[in-house]
Formats: sequence, C-alpha cells, structure tokens
Amino acid sequence: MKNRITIKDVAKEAGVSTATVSNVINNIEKASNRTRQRVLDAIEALNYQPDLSARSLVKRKSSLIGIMLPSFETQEQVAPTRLLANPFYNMFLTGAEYEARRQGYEILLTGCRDEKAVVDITHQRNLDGIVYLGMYPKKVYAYMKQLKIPVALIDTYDEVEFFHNICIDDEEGGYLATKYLVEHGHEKIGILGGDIRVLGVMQRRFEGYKRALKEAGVPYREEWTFEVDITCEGGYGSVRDVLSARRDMTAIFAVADIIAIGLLKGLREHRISVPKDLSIIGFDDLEACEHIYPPLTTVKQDIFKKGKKAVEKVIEEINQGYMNHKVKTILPIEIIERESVQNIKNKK
Amino acid sequence: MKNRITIKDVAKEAGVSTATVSNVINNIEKASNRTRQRVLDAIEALNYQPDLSARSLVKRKSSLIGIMLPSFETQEQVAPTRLLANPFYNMFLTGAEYEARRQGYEILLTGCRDEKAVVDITHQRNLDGIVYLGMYPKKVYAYMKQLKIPVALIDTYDEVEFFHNICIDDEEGGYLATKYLVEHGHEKIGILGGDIRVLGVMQRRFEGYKRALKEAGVPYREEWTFEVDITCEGGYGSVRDVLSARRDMTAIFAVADIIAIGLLKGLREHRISVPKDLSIIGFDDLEACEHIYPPLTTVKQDIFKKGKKAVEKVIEEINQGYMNHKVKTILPIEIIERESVQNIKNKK
DNA sequence: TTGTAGGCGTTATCAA
DNA sequence: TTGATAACGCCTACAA
Repeated sequence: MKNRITIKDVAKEAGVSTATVSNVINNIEKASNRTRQRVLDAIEALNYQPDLSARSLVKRKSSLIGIMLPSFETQEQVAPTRLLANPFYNMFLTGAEYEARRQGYEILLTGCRDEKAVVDITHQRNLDGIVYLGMYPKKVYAYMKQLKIPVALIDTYDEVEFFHNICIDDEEGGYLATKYLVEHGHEKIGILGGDIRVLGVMQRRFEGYKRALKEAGVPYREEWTFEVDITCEGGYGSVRDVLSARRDMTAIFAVADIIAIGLLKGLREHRISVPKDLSIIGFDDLEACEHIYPPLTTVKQDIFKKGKKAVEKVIEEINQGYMNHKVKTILPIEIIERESVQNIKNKK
Repeated sequence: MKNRITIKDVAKEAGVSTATVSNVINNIEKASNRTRQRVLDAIEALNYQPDLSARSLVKRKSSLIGIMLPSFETQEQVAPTRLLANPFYNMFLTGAEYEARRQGYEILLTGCRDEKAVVDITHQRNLDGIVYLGMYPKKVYAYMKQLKIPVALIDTYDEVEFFHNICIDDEEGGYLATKYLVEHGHEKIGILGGDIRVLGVMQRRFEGYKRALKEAGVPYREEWTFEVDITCEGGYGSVRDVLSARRDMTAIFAVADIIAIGLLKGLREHRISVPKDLSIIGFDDLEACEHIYPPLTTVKQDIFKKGKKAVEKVIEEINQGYMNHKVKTILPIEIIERESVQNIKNKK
C-alpha cells in the first residue's frame, strides 16, 4: 500500500522529535528558529500533508462547516431533483464556500433525511459549525439546540435568540417595493405571495406592503391578495385569479422573483402587456431578472453575501467560543430599477 | 467537556468486548444473534454515533466524495462570485449529493486555488473519490493522476482513458439541433458559440452542425460563425455582429442556452422578432428556457443525472477497486420543442 | 463465538 | 528549547 508521509518521517528527516514538528506545524512558538527552519525544510522536502482525520480525532475539531439542505423524506420522494433547484442556493453556496476556504475550512454539503440526521452527522464528523438552508418545521429547532456548536439560520423569525441569523429586513423590503409603486403613481396595488399569513419572511413583506399602502392613504384590499406557492408554477397558475379580480388594479408586488417570473409568463399568454397594462415588482434579484422580458424591477438582496456572512458568523463563534447573546445580522437591500414598472404619475 | 459515547461505553453496556461491538457495527457476521441484539440495544440506548474521524484514521477512508469547483486564482480575483454562478452547477450538485447520500457518503465541496490544492486536500482528508467540475488547463491532469483514488471528469475529451468521464454525445447534439432546423425548412443557418475550434465540447457541437449542413446539402458559411464567451453577456454582445452578417440567414444554433438567452435579449432590443424574423435553437435546457420569451427550443441534457452518475461511477470504483479500463458514460439527449423556431417549410 | 492488544497520525502533558 | 509518551476512538490480527 502507499505509505503516508507522517509527522514521524518529518521528525526523522529533520532530526527532531514529533512534538517539535507538531509545534512548528501549529505555530506554537517554542522551537528555536534554527530547528523550526529544519522542520520546515523537511516538510517541504517530503511534501508532508497532515492527516486531518487524525488531527480531528484528538482535537475534536474537523475544520469542516456543514451546510444542511432541507430534504426531508416526504419532499424527497416527490422531488429529490428540486433539492437545490432554487437559484437562490447557487449564489448562497458560492458565498459560503468562498468564506470558508478563505478561513481554512471546508464545506460539507448534505441534505438531511430527518430532523435527527443533522445531529448525527455533526457528531460523527465532528463538524465545527453548521449553516441551515431553507425552512424547517418547529421541532427541528429542538434538535439544533442539542448541537453544541455554532449554528446559523437563514431568514428565520423563529427562536432567533439561540442561533445566528442572517437575514434582511423583509418588512422594509415589502415597504420599499410598494412605496416604489406608489411613487410611480400606483394606488391600486395587489400582492402576490405565499404563506403570507404565517409568521415568516413572506408575512413580513406583506406587512411592509400594508404599511406602504396605509402611508399612501390607500385602503388594503383583500381581493387583491393572491396566495400561491413560491415557485414559477405558482406564479404562472395565479394568472387566472389575478385577471378575474383585476378590474382597475394597475400594479402587483410579487413577494419573490420566482413567482413574478411565472406570472409574467402567464400574463404574456393572456396578452396583458407589462408594464403597460400592469406593472410588476419582484423581490430577490435573481440573475434571471435581467434576462426575462420585460427585465424585472425588484428588491435586491445580496445572496452571495448572505452565504459568506453565515459562514463568517459561525467561524467567529468557533474562534471566540460560545456566544450566549446572538444578534441578528441584517443585510442591506435596495431597489433595482428595470422595466417592469410603468410610471403613471402624469396620466392621472 | 462533553464526553463522547464511544465503542467502549457500548461494550460495557452490552457486556461484551469492543471487538464484538465493532463487528456488529460493520456487519461482520461473527457475533451470535443474541450478542448482536444486545449490542444493538446498547447502541440504541446510548444513542451511540461512531466517530468517523477515528474510523477514517484507521481505515484510510473517509466516506467523503470531493467535488472540486474550478476557481484558480486568476479567475477568483476577477470574480469569486461567479464560482458557482452557472445554473448548470445547481442541478449537478443536487444529483451528486442525492446519489452520495443514498450510498452512505457525504459531499465535500471545495474550490481549488491551484492545481496542487486538490491533491493536498485529498490526502489531508482521505477523500475516497473526486468529481471535477468545469474545465481545467492541461497540466492539472498530471496532478489528478497522482491521486490514487477514483476521479470523475465531466464533459471532457482529454485524457479520457485515465478518468471516469460523464458526458453526452456533443457532436450528435449539434447535429440534432441543426437537423431540427433543417427539418423546419431552414437552410441559411448560423452558429453562435465559443471556443468552437479548440478541441472540446463546443468544438464537437460545431462538428455536428457542419455534418447536418453537409447532409442537407447546404454549404458551410464562415461568415455565419460567431464566436463569443459562453455567458449571457457574450450572447448579448454578439447581436451587432449577427445582425450585420445576417442577410438572408433564417436561423441560429446557439451552442449553449446561456448565450441563446443573451442573444434573445439583444435581438429584442433591436426589434428582431423570434422566431418570426429569426429562429433560435439552444443547448442544455436550463430551467430558464421555459420562462423566457419566447420559450427556447433546445437540446436537453439531464444535468441532475450527470451529477448522480458521476458519483455513481466513483463509488463503483471505490467498491470494486481500481479499474484500469475506464469507459465513458454517455448520457442521452433530446430535443425539447418550444417556441423559438419557426417552421418555414411551406413558405419556400 | 468472543476478547486482548497494538496501531492508525496527531496533539498535549510532563520531564528533562 | 526539546523529547518521551499517553491519549483520541476505532479496527483488526491473533489468541482464547
């Protein structure tokens, strides 16, 4: 079999003990400069690579950050394919991997079959920290708390005090989007969203929408609130309802780009011209926004940064030790102006 | 500190030796059914989780499959953000993670700074197998060969005999796309691609294009060959060239959806109507194809399956031992008919 | 069928 | 400043 170059080989080559080699490797200032250099040379000469399994065994640390994707069995059976299908995850992972590597960690990517799986994997692999992607049923939090390692959640409004939480101000986002419409002369504004009434991201955006309406002195209209799945198909499928309730509605705030994209497709098929007949504003700023027609005006959040920040917070706690007072990290948002909203201010 | 439940604890609880516990865990048929059950009960009672670092140390196997993303320093400095930006990777990872987990492995996701980094990480982490995503400079292959573990490459035409290679028949794909256009009455067909003359995926698609033209008795026209970056911007930027060379060209084969999408956007801005004024066919079948306007007719490859298959081949070799005769895995492709190609057969 | 003991590569404690 | 040596948790001859 191939024999691994170990710390012993290095020690022999350098004519020192393994303890000294270990000290040098770990930047523990004990060796004299001369020995240190000898060790370094030996490492170089032998092309020594430390065995992280061994290190992990004794240190109980793996230099591994777990990224957990939601993939419970029921979901999985329906569509394992969709695990990462959300374009959101793409950028998130990019940011997370970037930051992890920058700080000498690697990413372990895994879906979790059930709520217990994460705890198990964490123990088994001695993970140093965890980032949870996606939404989880309440009882999963109990398991997360068993983990004696830093945990970061994304976009959650639950149990916030126990975990790192990387999010944006969704209420403000909903407000900004709606206000943008108002500023462009719209008053008859509908909202297209999902799970808009259960506590969470979408509900906050909905609150922001209502705040902006109120501020503009426009009454909220139940019949212009459309609830659908947060998917392309959801948006696409909503067209019938939207059109039949429309009457003099001039604009819609879609709480996620992905449903806006579906809606746009549906509207096109019904020969409703955007933004001439109906203005649309989205939320997220997916890459696709730029390439669809019309290019979608939207509330941008920096998803790359979200991934980067999540890993950053986790590593921060790894380094500093347990933080019993975790404070949300709120990332900025901004309106990206494209062509899906018409200015009707003068037309009134 | 928290004390880990070890194999010793289980042994004590079950009143057996650690060797017996180990045998039971690893499904080595030695223990009697009675002892086996006692051990299983103890494991259950204590909620024992094996320490994979320790196991990895002794077995020199980690149950970890590495997925390498291209991210060499030059690229990274320009745009670390784009590491995973390609929507292709999304689906690929989903498939890879799915298969890995199904077989009891986990995914280690990492970009590699330089060609040596992979070798180092592989050694350090005792990775059991590697999947390379993206394209690499030739000299990287030399490093890959040092790895004494199964390696899968995606879509490569280099050094194929040394690695697993998961690909499609790109020549056939180019042929099918072009033939589809021919069958719809087109003869004046351009091609939009990148790196079309260097050996590789794009070049093969180009070959297929030429074969279909030849078969149709249509001469190949240099001036209708457009080379651009394989990005949205590339496609978008090509519009000027395309339009000025166009004359009586009726269709274009874009060798990747991503450039087709950019092209579509550019054409729209020039008020060229697709497919009425110009037909477009793409390649890949990105999710976006369905949601843009017009929905893009394209050559579909199953990217989820590509990821799944790559991991499958790697694990196969892990289980069966070194294969000195690796044979390409060629995944099927098919035309997905949407609305970006006009049938002009009758108009002639 | 079961148990004992040595070793995997590293770190860390203590002496020297 | 350096070096022996005992863990870390697991596997696997080899012995019983």
